[in-house]
Amino acid sequence: MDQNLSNLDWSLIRAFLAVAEEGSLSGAARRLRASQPTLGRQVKAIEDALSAKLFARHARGLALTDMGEAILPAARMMAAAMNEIRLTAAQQETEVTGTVRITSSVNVSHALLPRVLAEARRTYPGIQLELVPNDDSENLLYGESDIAVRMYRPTQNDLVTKFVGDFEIGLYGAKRYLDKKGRPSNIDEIMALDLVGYDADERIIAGLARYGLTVDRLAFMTRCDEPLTQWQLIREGCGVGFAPCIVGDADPLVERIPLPVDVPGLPMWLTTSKAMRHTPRIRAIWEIMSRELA
Amino acid sequence: MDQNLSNLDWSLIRAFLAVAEEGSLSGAARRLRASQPTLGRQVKAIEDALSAKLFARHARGLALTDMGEAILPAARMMAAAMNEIRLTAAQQETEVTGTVRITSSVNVSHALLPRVLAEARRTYPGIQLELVPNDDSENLLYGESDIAVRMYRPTQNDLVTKFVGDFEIGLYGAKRYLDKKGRPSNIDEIMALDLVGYDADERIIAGLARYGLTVDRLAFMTRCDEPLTQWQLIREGCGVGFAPCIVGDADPLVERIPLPVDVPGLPMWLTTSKAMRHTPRIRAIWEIMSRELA
DNA sequence: TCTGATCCATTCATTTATGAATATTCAGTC
DNA sequence: GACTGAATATTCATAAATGAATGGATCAGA
Repeated sequence: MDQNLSNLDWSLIRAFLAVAEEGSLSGAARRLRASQPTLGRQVKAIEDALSAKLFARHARGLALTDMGEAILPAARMMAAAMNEIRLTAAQQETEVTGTVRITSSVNVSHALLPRVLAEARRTYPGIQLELVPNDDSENLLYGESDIAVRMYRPTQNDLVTKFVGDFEIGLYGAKRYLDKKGRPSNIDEIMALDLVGYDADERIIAGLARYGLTVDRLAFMTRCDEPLTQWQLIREGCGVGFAPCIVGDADPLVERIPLPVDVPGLPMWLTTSKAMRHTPRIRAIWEIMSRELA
Repeated sequence: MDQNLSNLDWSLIRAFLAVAEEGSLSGAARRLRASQPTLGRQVKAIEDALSAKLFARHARGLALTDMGEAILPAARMMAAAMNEIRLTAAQQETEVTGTVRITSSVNVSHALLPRVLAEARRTYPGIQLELVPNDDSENLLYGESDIAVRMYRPTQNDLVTKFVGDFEIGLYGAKRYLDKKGRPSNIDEIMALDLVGYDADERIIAGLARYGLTVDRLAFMTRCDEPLTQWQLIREGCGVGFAPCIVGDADPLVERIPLPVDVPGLPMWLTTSKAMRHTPRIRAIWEIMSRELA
């Protein structure tokens, strides 16, 4: 309302940028960990202040107008400067304290990281840890997290990556279920079983396709997007599905189903930004994760 | 407290920059039109988020630490980007509407601008005007105001200036006062009168010094920093003092005291930033001020 | 045409930030 | 050494921003 060109809150530009890049208020809200109404109001505040429409409201989200496109480069420059501030501040740190934010897939977070992070906590009690189990890939460059475990090698320029090992995946079924349905001895018998899974298995499906096993979404008789719940479904006998070997092999309720083709493990790449690489707290956690995940 | 490196409010950087440049919380508060406690809290919030001291608290204000110096360039870059956004937005304007913010000295604001701005309002009813009477020189480049009337020619690079005329100044005294004390006929008699004035007369004093008339602060028997109140003091007979001729000549209570030397008028320079020069609303007000002040 | 999903706008109770007033600190000056 | 002036901290009542819940609109797919 009484927002004026001269005293436009800088943080509104952050909101603008998030909405522009995500393409929706809801998406931007998720990225900034705010709510959708908040982002909506902030966008309106910027538009009032600049007295120009920056977005065209669309049913599927918000699209930039010419005016929005015009200020986008400067907004990006602000984000870059802000990031510069963060990096500068981090580089001046000398103590092994602070918070390290780690992103990784839900499965890795659940199956591998707890042990690793417990070790990290014991070694560096001064470092607070934040674990974000998330199957999408957040952007490390904007400081949204410090270290990521990725199942592919990131190619961006300002990142450093290190291969730490394979994340073994196997096909499992509940003993009770297999007792009833019979243990499959060839590929056709496997395909005849009830499959449990969904989106998160995309990479596995892609891998299988390379060996001539085509599976589409409808092949899954039980579908669940949440990997941990999916695993419970398998354990209780809804059908068979893929899971980390480290989880499956340790569970007395299930057993591994031998596959005719050799499904390779998913490569795990430890990732951080070059600029943060040498800050004490990041380096400390990096070393532990690198050693313990190997 | 729970402020984290990754979700540091961008507007806090604006606060940091203002405090760094002004050298005090109070100064920064004035610049940003906020309060001193607010700035204090915001600075603390940044320091918490970066977990580093950015300022050394001093009795005379806050001085940057090494850490603060380190992030200053990036903060300036953010400010530049923010300014870029403002300029881009302004340049896309096509309508003669919006707000124009004008800065000028208290005397000029009081004596000349009301008539000029009234004319502007009549001509462009869609433009809202904001007048900031202020004897210090605010920075036009950071968008704190759009047009300034300066008593000197600004030399900064990205500004455009135009000489619009002289602001005539004369020495005045209340008739009642002069009846009692007698009308001075030479410089010594003038100096024997009670002088009313203070800081704001600096430029006049400097001008007089060039003619061999040295006056120091203690020569003013009645002192007041507020030019308008100062004028009331003169009108009521506290003594004689300098005032704009346009005010003094129109007031029946006072009369002008002829000076043996010719005190030149103060040159008035209309100033705006190059980038804003061609936006419709600025151009419109500029033209009117340029014509009416001549 | 209908259904499900996704997104934006609005409302209202709650949390958070703000500023006026006041106390406190500190360097410079007589 | 006390005083002055200009600054920073603190307190508390008020104003502003936030988010959960809800309603409404639009598009994709059956």
